[in-house]
Amino acid sequence: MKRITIYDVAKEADVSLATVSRVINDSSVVREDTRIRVQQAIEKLGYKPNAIAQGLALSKTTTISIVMSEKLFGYNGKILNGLMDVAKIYNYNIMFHTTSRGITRMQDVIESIIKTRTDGVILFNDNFSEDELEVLQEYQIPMVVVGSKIGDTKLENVGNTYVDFEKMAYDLVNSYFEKGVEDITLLEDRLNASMLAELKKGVDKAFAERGKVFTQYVPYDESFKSSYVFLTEHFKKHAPSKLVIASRDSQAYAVLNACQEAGYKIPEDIELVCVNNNKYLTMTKPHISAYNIPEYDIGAVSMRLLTKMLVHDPSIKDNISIEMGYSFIPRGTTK
Amino acid sequence: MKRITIYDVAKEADVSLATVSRVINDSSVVREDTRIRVQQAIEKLGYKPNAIAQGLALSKTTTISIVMSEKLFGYNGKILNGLMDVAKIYNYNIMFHTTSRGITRMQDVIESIIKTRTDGVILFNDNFSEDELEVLQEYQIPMVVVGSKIGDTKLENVGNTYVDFEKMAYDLVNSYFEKGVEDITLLEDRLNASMLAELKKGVDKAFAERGKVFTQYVPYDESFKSSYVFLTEHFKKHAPSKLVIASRDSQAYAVLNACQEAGYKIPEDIELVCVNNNKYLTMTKPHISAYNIPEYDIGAVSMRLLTKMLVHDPSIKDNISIEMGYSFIPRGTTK
DNA sequence: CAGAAAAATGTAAGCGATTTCAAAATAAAA
DNA sequence: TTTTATTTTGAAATCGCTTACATTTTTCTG
Repeated sequence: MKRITIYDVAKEADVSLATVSRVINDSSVVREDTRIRVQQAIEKLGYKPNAIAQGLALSKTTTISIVMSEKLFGYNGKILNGLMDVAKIYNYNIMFHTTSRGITRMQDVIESIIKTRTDGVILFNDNFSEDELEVLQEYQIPMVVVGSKIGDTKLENVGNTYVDFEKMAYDLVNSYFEKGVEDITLLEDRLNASMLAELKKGVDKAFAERGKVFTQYVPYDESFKSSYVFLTEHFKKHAPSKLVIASRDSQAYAVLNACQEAGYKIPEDIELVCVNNNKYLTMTKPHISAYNIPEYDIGAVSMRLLTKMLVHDPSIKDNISIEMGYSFIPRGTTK
Repeated sequence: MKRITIYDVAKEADVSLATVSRVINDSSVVREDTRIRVQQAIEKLGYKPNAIAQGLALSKTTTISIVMSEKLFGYNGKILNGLMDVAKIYNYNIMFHTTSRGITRMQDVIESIIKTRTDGVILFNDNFSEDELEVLQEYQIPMVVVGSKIGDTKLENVGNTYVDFEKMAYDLVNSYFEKGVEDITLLEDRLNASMLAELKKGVDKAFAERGKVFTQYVPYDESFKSSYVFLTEHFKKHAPSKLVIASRDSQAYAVLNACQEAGYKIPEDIELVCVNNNKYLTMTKPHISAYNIPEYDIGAVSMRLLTKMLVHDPSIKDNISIEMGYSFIPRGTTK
């Protein structure tokens, strides 16, 4: 089965390939009647331009790579939706890469990004190291890092969309200080280390400003099947504090269930806030208070930013960072 | 910044491009000392073969497209993990496509699959129509459909991995018949229509064999924010039956919560089984009994099958279907 | 209606690899 | 040491498209 090429179309329409190419890319120079003739030939033969050949000719693949850690997979659905929708609008194809501890190292991913001559990359911020990314610089592949803030960097051509988790935690803790509550716990989350680091910074800062040291940081051992099991056990032994900050739904569940078993009342004795809103938080009794993060928008904005970088939009100079807002949704676990 | 091409390497190593190409593809013909010389040149220049050019020359992109419905996103994380891991092993790149009601129609996806000359496709079974897929046939792009069973098809070159949901439902219902329970409800799930259709077939069949007609099929209105809210309300009004089969975690939660509010005891008065196991089912009280589906394996097996089809493995003739097992995990919501 | 200007089309050179076939280098045989 | 067989290498065509530049066609002017 011979595949239809631009040459076949040219012959069918009795023009040169150049002309066919022009109508494909709707160049304005071609005359209306020949455009129609070519269009019909394309239709008739069912011709579909070969993006690979185009890519080679143009040194441009209209393809964007998304890189995320395998474990974050189920959690970033909405961000992905935002990314995909905007990519679709601008007609970009998406290459998908995952990193995982054992099988796929970041380096391999970078390697294949380069080999496939991807135009740009969206990278989920998960403790990557700058050194690994340097190769991308050599190839001048623009990148936007999504999730949490990246600090100063020597890298060029990198955008960033983030939620200010540090501020979120800082404000939250302060608001409880003002209510006279100082007994506060933050739960570790291995799934999203960079987010957690920001949260912790915020909490530490708030404590430091009051001349206190924050200590109630509950880590959990990864050998446990899930943080849920671990935390539930933990809180049966150690009474939780007045305010518990969870970073994920399962942690919030754990706190809720452990407290109920231990006979603590929520929110009377203990208040609970989850840093990531999702539907599961409204399936408990009481519903769990949470911060809502505009996930879809994060995806959409990130991709839009990248597309601008790709066409060297004049409004994009230097590395640009976009802060995404968030809102608190009070529910049954806070007073 | 000029990118390094095979030509640069050739000059550096003082050989022709042909030779460089040979060492890249470890052709056995090249002599050891020149191989080393070329290798060094590659190293020195940091040369990375251009996959696009290779793709053009070979009519082969070593790229596989994954197509799934946007809404299924968060639910298929583990399958995706399996797919990605195996793709990595065989060095395939992944193009990712989502379909969604408004923005992205299947046809557009197919169009870009063809344009990008993807070697094969993994399609999540979600009520696609055969007609849409016919174009892929013309281009002889192999495909494996994952999720649920596809019936007879005139399509060629399509593999299938599935869980026999029909049998699952059939056996489940029968086992309750044997215990004397005939009052059974199945909850609709719009998220995974093809799975639900299979389940319903199984239930219907079991009822039909006993000369009964199955009626307790609870649909839900999509205008509701989530099935959870709807079902919770529903069950406050209509008492659930002796056995409720939920197809998703949130549905199971709804049943559990509604029953608790209405004063029914689980599992004494009502038993509850969820068709898809996940971690959330062990965060309730009682834990929810469920069928465990080998999601990771489904992904891995599907991708492996596709890779075999791509190299025309002789063990693959005609369309091949692989049934994946499942197991029941009894927990607190069944007696 | 000739000549100039503008618009439309075609020619041919890339883009960066692979691969066939011929030529050169090396090894084996006489 | 020739001659012949075998390995290695290189030259050049090819994959399917874009585009600068040349050429042809059309439109406009006077």
